[in-house]
Amino acid sequence: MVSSKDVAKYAGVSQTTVSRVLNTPELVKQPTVDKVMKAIQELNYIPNANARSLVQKRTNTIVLLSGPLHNPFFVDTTTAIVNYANTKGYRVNVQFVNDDKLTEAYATAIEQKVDGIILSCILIDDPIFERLESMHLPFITYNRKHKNNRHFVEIDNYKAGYLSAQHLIELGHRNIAWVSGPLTVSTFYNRYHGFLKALEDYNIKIPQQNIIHTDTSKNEVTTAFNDLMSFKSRPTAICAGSDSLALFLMDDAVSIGVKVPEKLSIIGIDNVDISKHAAIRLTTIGSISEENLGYLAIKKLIELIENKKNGCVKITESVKVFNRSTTREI
Amino acid sequence: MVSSKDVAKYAGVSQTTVSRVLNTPELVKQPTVDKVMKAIQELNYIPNANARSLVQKRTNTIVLLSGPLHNPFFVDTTTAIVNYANTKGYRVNVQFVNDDKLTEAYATAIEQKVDGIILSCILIDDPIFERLESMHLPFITYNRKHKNNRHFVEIDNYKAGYLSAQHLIELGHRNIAWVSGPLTVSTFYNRYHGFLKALEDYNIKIPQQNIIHTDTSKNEVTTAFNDLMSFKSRPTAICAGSDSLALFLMDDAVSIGVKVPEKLSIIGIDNVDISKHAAIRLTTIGSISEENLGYLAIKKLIELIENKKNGCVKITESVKVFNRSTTREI
DNA sequence: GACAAAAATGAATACGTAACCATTTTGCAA
DNA sequence: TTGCAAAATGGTTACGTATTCATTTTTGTC
Repeated sequence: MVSSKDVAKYAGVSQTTVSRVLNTPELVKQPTVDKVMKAIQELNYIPNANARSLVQKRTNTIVLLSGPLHNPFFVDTTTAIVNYANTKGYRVNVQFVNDDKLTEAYATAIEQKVDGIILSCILIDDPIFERLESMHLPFITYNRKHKNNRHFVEIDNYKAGYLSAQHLIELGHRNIAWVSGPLTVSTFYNRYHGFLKALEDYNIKIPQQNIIHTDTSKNEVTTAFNDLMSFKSRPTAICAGSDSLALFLMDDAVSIGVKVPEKLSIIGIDNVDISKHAAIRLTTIGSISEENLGYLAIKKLIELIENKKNGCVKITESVKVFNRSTTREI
Repeated sequence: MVSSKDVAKYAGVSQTTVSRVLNTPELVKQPTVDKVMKAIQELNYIPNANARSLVQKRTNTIVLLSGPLHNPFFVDTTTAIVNYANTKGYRVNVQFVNDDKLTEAYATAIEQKVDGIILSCILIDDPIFERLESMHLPFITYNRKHKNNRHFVEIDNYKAGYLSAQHLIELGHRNIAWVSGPLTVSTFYNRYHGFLKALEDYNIKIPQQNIIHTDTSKNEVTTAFNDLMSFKSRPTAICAGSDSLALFLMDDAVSIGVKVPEKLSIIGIDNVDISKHAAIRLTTIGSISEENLGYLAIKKLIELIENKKNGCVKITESVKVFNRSTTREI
């Protein structure tokens, strides 16, 4: 492997000068720059990023701990994060983590001496949060947040849950169901409580069996859907805790021939890109600005990294209904 | 930052011993191991991966140059690649590249001294191929391949194109269209020629205007679709060059109220996960083994990396029709 | 208890870069 | 020409680890 020393020898200068040519060429006379550049070309020299990171203590690398891509929300955010980071000169080390093997994921992040961490998969109560803070490494959670209420970018989940229920109520639905994910994550927790508040405000009572918290897997959602459809008084509408869940439910509905929205209204939350597609046209709740949460988060993270200030990011985007074709008056 | 030297001092041993405790503990007496581990715990020591990479000349990192995630094919492969690599202890640096800024992407791969490169985005004629080979760095292209016919994992694209046309022909279609991507990539090139061969074998002539090569963007596909639908003798079936294109076309069909498959049959190629979903049920061509191409590729890449042998991977998976619900007898 | 072989440990070094400090060269005014 | 500041360049070191080679300690055998 050809090193800057080899270049130096070949060009007849010191290694220091080679380094300067690459990093601060304005400090080097033009003829010398030319000599060195020629040597670099001819030897096909490429600087070793590891060695540079070792001495500079920055790696131009961030870690992304994302949820799985079969959830379209993470398709959108991963795309936004990776692309933005790359334009800013950062490499992105991507991992798709289940909540359980999260700790493992952090270890590699730290070993690598990455410049920052961006993650969605954090529990409200996650003990990892304090460890992250104590490391003085910039990090941001997107979508979810920790109970400590710091370092996050989210939508107004409470309001989203509220609007979701309100939308259906105002369409005349009374027998509404809630199908969502575990309450151990802030997103579902707040959406659920927003949902409940709307029911309360409109003085609507729904049977307990209409409320189902799944693990967000396709299997459990399908089971939940089939349960709901088996009730004597079937719900006429479902609030899904996320677009991903809503899409699962739409799929289940098609499977057993329940027409959406004719026989069943479904509303999601997140306004993922795919929800706009003509074949889907999912009614959903999303950020008013329509900015991708991943994009907002990575932008802030890179600011934190580059400004070296301990600024504490707390962003909650306002939400509104995106009224498309999967809900209808009863 | 606490280093192995600090641990050594704290534990009263040499830095060498600390290194040994972490890498070859069987060479160290148990009491010493305990002492050192205790020091590691108490000082909260985490080894620096950059320093290790510098001396070992391996980084446990690979670069993935993927196509964009709005193409569901890349959702499947990215998931498979990242997850498999992680279980094998490799970190994955992900980039979503447009064909044009490919060269840039390689540069960072090389700077980082990654252990290998896995990529889909290579043109048949790409000059980068020789440069990659000359670097003696393991790499594999998945999905696409270079004209040099080395280092690839693909499906039998020619056969796929053939089967795609044959399927429609045997359903009685005669006015068949071809909507696909640029012929500069092997995938579309071979699929297209397989398609043509089937028409020839069955002695079917289609008007030139039925053949459209797009840049695979939603916009161009929609334009193509609308063109096709505007012809006096509308095609009764479309062979899409990929599932991604097929899904775009289905979307366009819904938009203007053309029922699939009643009024129009559509068949894709790739058998992406999402094509199985109940709401879609796309008829498509895919690998008989149903193994994810990304998975096959990363498995081979890691073998190459770890065996250090220059084995040249050439895998072409056999294909078959997955007959679902978007094609029908005319 | 002596001795060789094996096991355990340590000292020194290399990896490739950037940064720090020292030295040489240049440019320009006196 | 001299002197002196500024510009240009070079020598040396640190970063944190694994590795190589040397040294010390332990083990087992006669």
